[in-house]
Amino acid sequence: MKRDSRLSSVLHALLHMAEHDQPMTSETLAQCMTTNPVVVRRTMGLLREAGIVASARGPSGGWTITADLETLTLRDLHNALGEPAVFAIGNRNETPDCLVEQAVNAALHDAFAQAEALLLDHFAQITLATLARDFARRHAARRQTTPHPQE
Amino acid sequence: MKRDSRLSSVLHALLHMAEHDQPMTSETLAQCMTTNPVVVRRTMGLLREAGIVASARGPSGGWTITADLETLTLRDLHNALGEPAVFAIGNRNETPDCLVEQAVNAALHDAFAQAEALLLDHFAQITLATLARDFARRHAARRQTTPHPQE
DNA sequence: CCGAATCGTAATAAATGAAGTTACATGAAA
DNA sequence: TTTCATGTAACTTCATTTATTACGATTCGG
Repeated sequence: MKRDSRLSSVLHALLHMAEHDQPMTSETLAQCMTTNPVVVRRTMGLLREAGIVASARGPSGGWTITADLETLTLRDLHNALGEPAVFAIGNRNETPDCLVEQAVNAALHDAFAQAEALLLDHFAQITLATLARDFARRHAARRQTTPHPQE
Repeated sequence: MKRDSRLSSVLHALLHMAEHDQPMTSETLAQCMTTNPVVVRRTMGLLREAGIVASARGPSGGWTITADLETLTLRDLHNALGEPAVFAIGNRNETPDCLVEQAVNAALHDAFAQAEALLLDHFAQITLATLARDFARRHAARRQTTPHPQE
């Protein structure tokens, strides 16, 4: 099953952007994430529509964060990406005539709905600021264990 | 995102089998589920390895349930199918060098792990017998609302 | 105004993975 | 021994995501 990694991707991009004062170009972000600039534009474009980032063209252009990291949550990003399907498991036929299949679908639907609600609630409680601090903590820990890294 | 519908499929098959006294052939099950007999064999073969069903070759052969429906749960079936990935959303890179990405992955991992645990716990509480009764209830309800269906 | 930098986006290709199909071997029953 | 049915390998089809190519539109510096 191929997984949608856009949420992971935009998080990665946003945290890098948060550390930069200047706008970052699609090209730079694409290198960070070992992907293609066009893919970056496409995905970041969705965040722009949601008012989370802004883009500027021309020299010294690129992407900047406009949202407040203290209030921006993973849930916001998930929504901005169009609330993609959370589960890789689903019903064979969503609107079956067969009563047996209807009973099966109903049971699975409940289970999936509960799990999705939990996941999205969890997402709503994680802000980008929290993640940025988590990264800072990891960064400090690494500097401690490897005193002279080549950065 | 293409969803794995094997759990839904085998549930459908098992409930039909539960209503039959005789073994059901892959051909018959395939017709029930509008799929191919080989797909049925492939999927049911996993359940056989888990001791949930048995198969017999030759005339009057086919598939029979060997497990106790009162104790067989959706979780058992999920396990028998090889515990396929539950989520359609994942990390871009599971073992990144980048500390930013590590922080992102860690946060997402927690959220997904909790939701998956909830889902699987839910699955563990739904037995096939429960589903069979649910089907019976729907069947009775339909007979009531449509007094003379052509079945 | 020119030219380089950069985003915007359409169109297309490649990659992935589930499901479906074909073909044939194996085994059981009458 | 014939027929029915599973077992399984190999291959094709189909849908979707991601990557790529190509080019147009915009912005800045000189």
